[in-house]
Amino acid sequence: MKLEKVPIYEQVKVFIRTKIKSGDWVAGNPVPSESAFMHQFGVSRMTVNRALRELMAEGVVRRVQGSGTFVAEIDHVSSKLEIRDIQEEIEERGHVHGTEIIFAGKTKANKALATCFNLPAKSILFHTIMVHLENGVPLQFEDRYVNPRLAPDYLSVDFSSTTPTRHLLDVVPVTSAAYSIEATLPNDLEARHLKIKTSQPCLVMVRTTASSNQVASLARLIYPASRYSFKGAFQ
Amino acid sequence: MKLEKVPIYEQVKVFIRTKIKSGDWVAGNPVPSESAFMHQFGVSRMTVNRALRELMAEGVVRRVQGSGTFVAEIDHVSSKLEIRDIQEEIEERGHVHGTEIIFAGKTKANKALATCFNLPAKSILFHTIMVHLENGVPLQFEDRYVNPRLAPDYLSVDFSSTTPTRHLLDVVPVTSAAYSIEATLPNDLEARHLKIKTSQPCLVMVRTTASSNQVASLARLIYPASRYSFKGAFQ
DNA sequence: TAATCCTAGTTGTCTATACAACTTATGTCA
DNA sequence: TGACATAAGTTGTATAGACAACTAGGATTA
Repeated sequence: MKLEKVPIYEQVKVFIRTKIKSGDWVAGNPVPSESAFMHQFGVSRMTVNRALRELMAEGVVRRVQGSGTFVAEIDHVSSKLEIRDIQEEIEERGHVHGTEIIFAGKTKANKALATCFNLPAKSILFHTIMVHLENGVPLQFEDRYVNPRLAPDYLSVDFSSTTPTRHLLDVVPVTSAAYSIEATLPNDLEARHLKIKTSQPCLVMVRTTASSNQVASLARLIYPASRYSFKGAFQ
Repeated sequence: MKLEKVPIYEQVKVFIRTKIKSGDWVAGNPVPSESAFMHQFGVSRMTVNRALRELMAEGVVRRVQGSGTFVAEIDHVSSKLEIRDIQEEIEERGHVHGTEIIFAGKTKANKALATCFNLPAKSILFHTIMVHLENGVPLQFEDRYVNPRLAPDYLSVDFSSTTPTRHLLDVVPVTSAAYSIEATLPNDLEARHLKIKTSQPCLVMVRTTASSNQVASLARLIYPASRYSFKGAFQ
């Protein structure tokens, strides 16, 4: 039995994230000041400062010198264009991730899908459709096809506790990936599950991941433009 | 002229990044210890510690307690979203590039613009609006603000033969850039010049480029979704 | 009324110190 | 030789204090 010592600054971070998750502290509202935490926890200001500074880097809070610290408004920021698990991304922001499964089963590949996966026509593919929610708000509509030869256990995964991306990253070593970012209007099904109108534009990422020259997965990820954007930086 | 004070921990970070970039310090090899930096820079260990801790969070170095700090092996994935000149991109496809100037002049920065450029309110900025055509078809609506201090000749450029991106790349050495990719519906002006309906979704790239901590340009580039998407790949 | 100054409160940075936890190499002993 | 102990060096965390930079609101003044 390993006794894990959790650093104080980490405890403070957890405390704040919990308050935000529970809804006690609302987006845009101020968080207690550093000196308030200092007295509340009986720790030094530097320790509190580190906790808040790291939470800012994670996008959980916003800090303004001279003014205070505030719960960050939800401005879904995708830090880099790496292959990220939406669940990790949401939880890193201190928010709650939820999943709503719409479909999970097998399907025969049509011609376009077959060529994409480099498989003979009418091959069997796994197919899942689900919605990912952040604090109960639909953030991503995920329509995914998976190659059964590379991830045979895909359909037996409990998607209420883990995500397709997570499972695939664990099971299949991704060696390459290709993506395309597009804009579109959602169809009826997508709009209904994203709880938006079909006239509201969406960002789409179409992504294929491959492992040693075999295509493992083709995903079409649809985000309401009002709730999400891809951000990044170069140097 | 604003005298920018760069914090010490930031200077240390820049120093280390430069050493790595230049090839002096190679991936996997150890970096000097905290106490070494401490004496070299004549600063406290906490300051060095912060610099190294942040570099680790950025994936630049790897730290092992009790052992040391090392240059990270895996250089983080640079997204393929490079700063490209639309003209080059079009001509690379063997097509004809054309420009339609809508506006070119000076404007007073409002508060949002001023903070974005790190300039006092109501500063003068250059402002251009134009459309780029591929074989006569509108491909990109470009709405751009430029910092006159960094590109004083911007307005005298002949934009029928060269593009703003081209000119800025020639005149201002870009040291960093930040972008955001969004989806939107065009407003009336944009739709009219892109020759689409206001109900047709568009991809938007908002990009700021900076040169030595001064923001040089803020561009909002709007593409009809039906004619454009961002593509890329990792390995 | 409008502009200005001032002040309390807040965050940003930095120091000097301390101890804990871990790694690595070396030396010691059986 | 092999197991173990030790010591030096390194990173991880935490403290108390200090000053700088900035914000927002109230008080004062023209």
